[in-house]
Amino acid sequence: MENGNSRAPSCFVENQHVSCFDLLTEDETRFVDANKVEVNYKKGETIIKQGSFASHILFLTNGLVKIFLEGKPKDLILKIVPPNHMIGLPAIYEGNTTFLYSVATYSDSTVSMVDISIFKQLLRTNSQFAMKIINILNEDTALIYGRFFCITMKQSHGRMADILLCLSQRIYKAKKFTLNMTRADLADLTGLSSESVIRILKEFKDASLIIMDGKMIEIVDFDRLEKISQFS
Amino acid sequence: MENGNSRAPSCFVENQHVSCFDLLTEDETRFVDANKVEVNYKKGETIIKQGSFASHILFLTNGLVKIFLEGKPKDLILKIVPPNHMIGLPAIYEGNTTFLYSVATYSDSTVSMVDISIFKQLLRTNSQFAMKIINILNEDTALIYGRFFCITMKQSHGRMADILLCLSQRIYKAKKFTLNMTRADLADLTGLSSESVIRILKEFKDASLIIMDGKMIEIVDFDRLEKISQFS
DNA sequence: GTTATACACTGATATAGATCAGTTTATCAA
DNA sequence: TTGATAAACTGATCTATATCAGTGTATAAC
Repeated sequence: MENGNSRAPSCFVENQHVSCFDLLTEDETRFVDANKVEVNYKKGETIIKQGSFASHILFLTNGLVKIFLEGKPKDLILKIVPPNHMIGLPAIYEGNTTFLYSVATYSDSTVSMVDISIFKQLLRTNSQFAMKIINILNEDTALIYGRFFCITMKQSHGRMADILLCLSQRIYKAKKFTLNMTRADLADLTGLSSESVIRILKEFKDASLIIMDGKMIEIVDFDRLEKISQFS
Repeated sequence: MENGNSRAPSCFVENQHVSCFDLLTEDETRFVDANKVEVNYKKGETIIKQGSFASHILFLTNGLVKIFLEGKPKDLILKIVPPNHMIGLPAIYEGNTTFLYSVATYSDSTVSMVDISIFKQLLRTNSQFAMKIINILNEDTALIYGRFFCITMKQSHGRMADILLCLSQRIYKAKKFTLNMTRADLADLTGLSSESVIRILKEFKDASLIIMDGKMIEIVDFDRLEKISQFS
């Protein structure tokens, strides 16, 4: 049985957000489809700028993006988002008209955009749909809590182990994967300096926790990484 | 006009959560009232234990509580909650049956408890109500994002300034207030050591940013505190 | 009123991880 | 193929803040 206090790693496999649209009626689906646009973004492009007018709710159909709060001198990455997830839902609240965060791509990505007023209308009229959105929001909240804990309470090795497990389990969904980001991106993601990231990755490699060759990483010892994630 | 990038302080005056119950029909209100219990807690008591079975949604009618993730050696305080706010909403998601966080009181408190299955039923049948809950969840998310940013990106003086502004604006809703918590509690809240809290409070006092006598604190220079919160 | 305990406060020291100042190795364009 | 730029990597130093080891001061308990 799972321990309720356990937080290693700070992420878990989420439900696919696509299924929330399954709860719409035929009419509603037609309505959404008629008011939907697909947009392609290149690697490194900004999709949403924090503080800008929140006109649409996005759905990532392809690619990989980061969601972050802008700060000087460094940004805070709230989470990274793989395909089939909604983006921008937290902007839906009364009195607010702007996006809480920025969104940028790690790789070429495609998003589907639905007008926010149409989205709100669906929420008001279809309570099954609203219930599903509450589900998604709360699942996201759990994810952010985990990251908050990870970055504030764990030290460098624990954070590095955590992010490696997240990348393997939630993002690339494979034991062996090729990063489409730099060491500096990993540094942003862990809240460490890129020098520290490089040093710790080397230590993990020397200790046979991972195999690493440039951008290719393979997790060898999940158990020990999880222990490191939990206790340091 | 407000700058979308501004995050000082990490909190803002929220809507009162009580109003979500105004959206219920007479029948629904009777139903909720019939299935509601009031419970009193003493200072320092635990109301919710992280990982325990999430049987109820709570509403804080009186007192002051902290919501936190348990960790060794230290807990992470997600937020502190003044009266007229809902507690436990993020536990509402499919497949989850446990509370994501622990809740404990700073002072004697009273909570009203509604069975979670009754709450979920209201969400499924009353979409106005569901919409309001989405509002509350998203407002909360904005608050947590702000705290996440504060604790990970600001240094000690900025964090201290931030928490003082939060306490004044969101919690005590007064320029001058008497803390019902210790310096160690402030340390938990800022993610600093109690020694650092004490030193920084003294510096703020010496710089005439605040007046302080034991647990009484009066904010004297909001503007400079806000600048410190933003830039250090 | 006296003892005990928790809290507030202070100065000295330790340390995790950042920053700096490079070198080496990729990557990409012409 | 060459030159230019970005990324990866390494060792030395620095610094913000924790930790330690106390002293003083409330508050509560008897």
